[in-house]
Amino acid sequence: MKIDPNSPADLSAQIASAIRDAIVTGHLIVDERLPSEAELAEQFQVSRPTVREALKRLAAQSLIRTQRGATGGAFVNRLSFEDAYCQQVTTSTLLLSMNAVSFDTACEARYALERACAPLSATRRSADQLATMRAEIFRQGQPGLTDEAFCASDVAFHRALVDGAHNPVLSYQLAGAVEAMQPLMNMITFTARDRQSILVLHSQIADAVEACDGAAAVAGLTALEEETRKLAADVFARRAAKR
Amino acid sequence: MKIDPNSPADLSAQIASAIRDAIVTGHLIVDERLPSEAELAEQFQVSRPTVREALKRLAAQSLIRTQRGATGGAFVNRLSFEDAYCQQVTTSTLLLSMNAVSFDTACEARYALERACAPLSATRRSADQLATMRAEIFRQGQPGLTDEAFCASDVAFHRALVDGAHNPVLSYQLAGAVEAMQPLMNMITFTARDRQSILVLHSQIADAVEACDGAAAVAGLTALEEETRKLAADVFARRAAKR
DNA sequence: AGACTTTTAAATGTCTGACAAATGATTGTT
DNA sequence: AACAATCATTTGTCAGACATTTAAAAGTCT
Repeated sequence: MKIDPNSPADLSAQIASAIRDAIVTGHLIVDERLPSEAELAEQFQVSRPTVREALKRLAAQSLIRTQRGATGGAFVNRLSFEDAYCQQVTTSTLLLSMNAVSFDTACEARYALERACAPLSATRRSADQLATMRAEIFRQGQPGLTDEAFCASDVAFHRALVDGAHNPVLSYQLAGAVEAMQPLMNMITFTARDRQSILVLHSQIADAVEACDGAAAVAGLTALEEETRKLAADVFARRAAKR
Repeated sequence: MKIDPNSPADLSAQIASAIRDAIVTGHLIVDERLPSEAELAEQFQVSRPTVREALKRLAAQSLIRTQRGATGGAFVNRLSFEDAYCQQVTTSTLLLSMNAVSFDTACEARYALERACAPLSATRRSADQLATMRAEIFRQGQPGLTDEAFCASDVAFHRALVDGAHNPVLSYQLAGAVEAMQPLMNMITFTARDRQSILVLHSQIADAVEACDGAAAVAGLTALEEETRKLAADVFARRAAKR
């Protein structure tokens, strides 16, 4: 592991990069302890603050964790699905909000991906996940629910559907697509009639999943996508007309 | 934006978190300049190195960029699809390698997601993307290709297929699923016969895409998934038998 | 000998103050 | 007016110090 002191790039960035490579390539394995900050400073011929900046960069990506005390130090962190999930959601949300991604584009991606999970979920979902879907459908029918709460319940419903595939990689990937849509969905006001039609489609999907009918679940999702896009188009059209 | 000096969490982590929140919630907008390090230090009542550690954390997530000089400073960065794509690949790769995800699980997720893109790609792909697919198929048929090069070409083929959907959100999401599989695929040795059968399926998919036949493309992917899993199972069985 | 307390050492977390280097703005000169 | 020199601001880096946490080692008492 070497760095180039004459490179235009920051030393801390170079050091972080070198250590990251060592982790990705497997030269540093999970739970292995890195040298202490003082040792790293000497090894790279830089000062301790510079090493620390590099370590903080890695910590921000959950690649390492640090512990204080006598047997402390920086350890290679096992990247958990949970950690990756959170990063994924943050990144996806910012990506959508900062890049003027149209509602349709995001919606299309989300439902395309969800349809990929549906057949698996229909055959594998646990009773618990089905119950969650039913419970969220019930909640969505409650009067007096705020739009935010309705959206949150919607996310929970779809998350249960996705998790039903019992494939952690799929769940992780979908997390971004589904949750990142929430801020966009929150821009929409749902009338009672809108909610009713969404609810019907949700029930249809839940029924399909219960019957282990993947094709029907896919059909339900397709209908839901169409409904969602129509709904959003109406809202945006009304807003545009108001000006 | 306030922090709690008595919290058990690192000050730099708290500061990073506070600024991150400000960005995510839109209090800080793209290209807005943050206060200088000295000003932030005073604002949060901490020293400059502590502020710097916080800023490096944010820089590691591509949330800010820094510039030296008189009019320099830290600026809120527009998270590009390119940046997000790279992060996604790194995260997904580590996730798979560190969590003992089985080949089958990863494979299933990858092909399920790819099938989600196929119908869109069949109707929208540009001539350029179709040409890329054909070119990669040609390359895969060249004799003397190393297994690594074959895998790399495979990734390029599938990436062209995914990009054909012309949905940047989908492309970004799929990046992780497809590229993260490469290290797993590299563990496999492809015989000439294996390559031939993969090549045939790739051609089948390309033909379907050319004919705007989404269903046929999905069928091709399904067959390819089956073939890939069978291939991997054989390799693993042979390795297990050797011991 | 064993259980408890104290000490110690090692490591990260934080601070202070300083200098280097980059860079745009300002000023001065021709 | 064009160009060059200077300056001020800001990030990048360094050295050294102290605070805090933590576990192990040493010591002490029953």
